Amino acid sequence: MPSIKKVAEVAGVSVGTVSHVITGSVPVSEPLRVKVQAAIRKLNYHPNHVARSLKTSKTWTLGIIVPDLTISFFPQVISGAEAAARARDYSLIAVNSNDDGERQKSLLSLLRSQRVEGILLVVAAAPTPLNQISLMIDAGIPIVCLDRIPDRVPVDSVSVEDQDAAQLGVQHLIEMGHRRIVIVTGPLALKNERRRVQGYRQALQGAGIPRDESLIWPGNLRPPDIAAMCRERLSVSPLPDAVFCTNGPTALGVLRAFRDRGLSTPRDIAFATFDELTVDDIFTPSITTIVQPAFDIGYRAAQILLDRINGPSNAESVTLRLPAHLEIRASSGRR
Amino acid sequence: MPSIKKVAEVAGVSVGTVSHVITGSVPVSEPLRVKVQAAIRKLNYHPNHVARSLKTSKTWTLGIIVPDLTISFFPQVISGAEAAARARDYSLIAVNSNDDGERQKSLLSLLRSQRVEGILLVVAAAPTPLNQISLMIDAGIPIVCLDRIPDRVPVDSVSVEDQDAAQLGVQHLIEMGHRRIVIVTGPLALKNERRRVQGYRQALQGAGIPRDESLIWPGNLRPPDIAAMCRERLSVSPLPDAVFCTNGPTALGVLRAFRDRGLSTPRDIAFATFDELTVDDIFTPSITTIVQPAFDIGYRAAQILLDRINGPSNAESVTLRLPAHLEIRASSGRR
DNA sequence: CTGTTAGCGCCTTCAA
DNA sequence: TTGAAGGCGCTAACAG
Repeated sequence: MPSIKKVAEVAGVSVGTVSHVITGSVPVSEPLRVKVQAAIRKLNYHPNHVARSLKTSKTWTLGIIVPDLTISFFPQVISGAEAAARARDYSLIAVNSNDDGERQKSLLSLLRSQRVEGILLVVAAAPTPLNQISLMIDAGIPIVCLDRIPDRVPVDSVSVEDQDAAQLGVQHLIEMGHRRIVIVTGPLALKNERRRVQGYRQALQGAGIPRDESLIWPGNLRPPDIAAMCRERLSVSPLPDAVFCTNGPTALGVLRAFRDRGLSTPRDIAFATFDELTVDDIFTPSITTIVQPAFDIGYRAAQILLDRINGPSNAESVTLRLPAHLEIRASSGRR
Repeated sequence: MPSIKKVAEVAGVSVGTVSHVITGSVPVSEPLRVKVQAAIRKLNYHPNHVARSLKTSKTWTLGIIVPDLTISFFPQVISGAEAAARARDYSLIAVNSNDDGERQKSLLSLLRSQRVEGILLVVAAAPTPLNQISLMIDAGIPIVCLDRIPDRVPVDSVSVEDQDAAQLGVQHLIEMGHRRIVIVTGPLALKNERRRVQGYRQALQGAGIPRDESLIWPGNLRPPDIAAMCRERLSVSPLPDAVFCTNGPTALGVLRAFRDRGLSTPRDIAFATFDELTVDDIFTPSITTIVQPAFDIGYRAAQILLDRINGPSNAESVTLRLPAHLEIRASSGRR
């Protein structure tokens, strides 16, 4: 792999001149520039970003950590983030934490060692030590949290209008004639999960349905655990009329429990959820879904991150909420 | 961001010793090691991979280029590749080409500048100049092609048992009573697309259905273009009994044409395809699908790549084919 | 075992 | 406008 030195040699100029041609930071006379470019082509030279980064301490790279690449929501987020990054000449390195707190920690460390200039983070299911995030930010590596917003950490965040969106979904279930509606959630330590529960409550209240805390089933975002919990709770009658999930992994768990219990939607029980699921799971009837603007969430988050990277570090933390919409399909129907 | 020098200073040792502690390449006495580790923790030191890479010319990084992150097949591939990479302490940087040949070219250049040690490539729809690939390989950056296998380039590749899989799908359609079966494909310049057509032919032949070349509709992998083509061809009667697609983007295009023409599956026309689609598209009836082992494809491809990186460069090129299976759902049913 | 030192490839003053 | 030289942070000899 040729270096700048080789290029200089072939072009018959100094390395400085070659560098000037490449960066364009210093004017170079026409004839020399032509010679240099010829040499570059001839050698098929590609500037070594590693060396450049070391010198300039600019890596032009962002990191994004998501819990799972196979829940269609996250790849879409990544797409959006990548688009925003690219628009500003940044690259994106995407890694997944498998919703494992330890792994998230080591990934943060890895990204830091790679000297990414900022990180987009969807926190792992496990309780994220708050200071994992604060430490990074203090070290000068800005972080923007997406989708799942940790509590009590003053960090930039982008998510959906959680409360409105949940309310929308639950209202729809109510309109379809369901009254005993279970909500299965992620950890209530996450701000946005709590807001979604809030939306659920509001919908019930608006319909004059009395509150029943036993219908709120908090989970840990791990499909197998969720499935186990639901299998158990769904084995005692009477069944609820409907189940509403606040996120994709949870929905996956619930649907598995339905399958294991031989329940079909909407015949035996109605169903609606946040987030599209991949089709390669078990359900045949199409699923009523709250669709988040996943691409935009990624896009906007990356923009905020880039602004912070290239702006003052003392700016107020930004909280952005985007609207979601309801996609009505079969699973939520009347029985 | 503290450097190794700072750590040495705080620990009261030389930079060499710190380096030895970190890399473990040279034994260090207990007391010094403890002091160094304390200093590392105290400073929250993270080794600068950029500098390390410059020195060692090992980046421990792989690149993967896919045409689209929102077709669920690709994120799964990426997941697999990431898992295999991580198992060998490699990171993966994932970028998408939007199926744009130019962009693919610049991404290859980018990855090369980033000094990734190898590249997993799903070639873009546009005709990939063969030498784009050969040039990289000649420059010592191994490439493994996934899913779409370009013609006449001796390159490692991992894909599915294309012919068998296609045959399986078409046989199923035949068993469901369909005889005039259209196959919509990607560019036939891709080896595996041709093999899929081959499987289609074989299935027809096995059923004694006469060959009709006008039922083979090659496309360019771009959903909008495919949709336009199908809208046109599906407006002349008689309609075919069924449509079979050789890949996800194509299927998306075909389904849009169905929608635009008011055709529903399987009532008006039966349908089956390679690749799961995301649910956020237009179809309500579930879709019969040839499911590729996407995760495994990524995983195995990364393994092959890593073997090549760390092995002799003159080895024979590897061609790996994994079996796919048929997931029968509603869209392929009898009318 | 521990310390010293020479670069890895590049950019960026600074002089000429 | 061009060239020379220092140094980014680290590792890997090598010398002590």
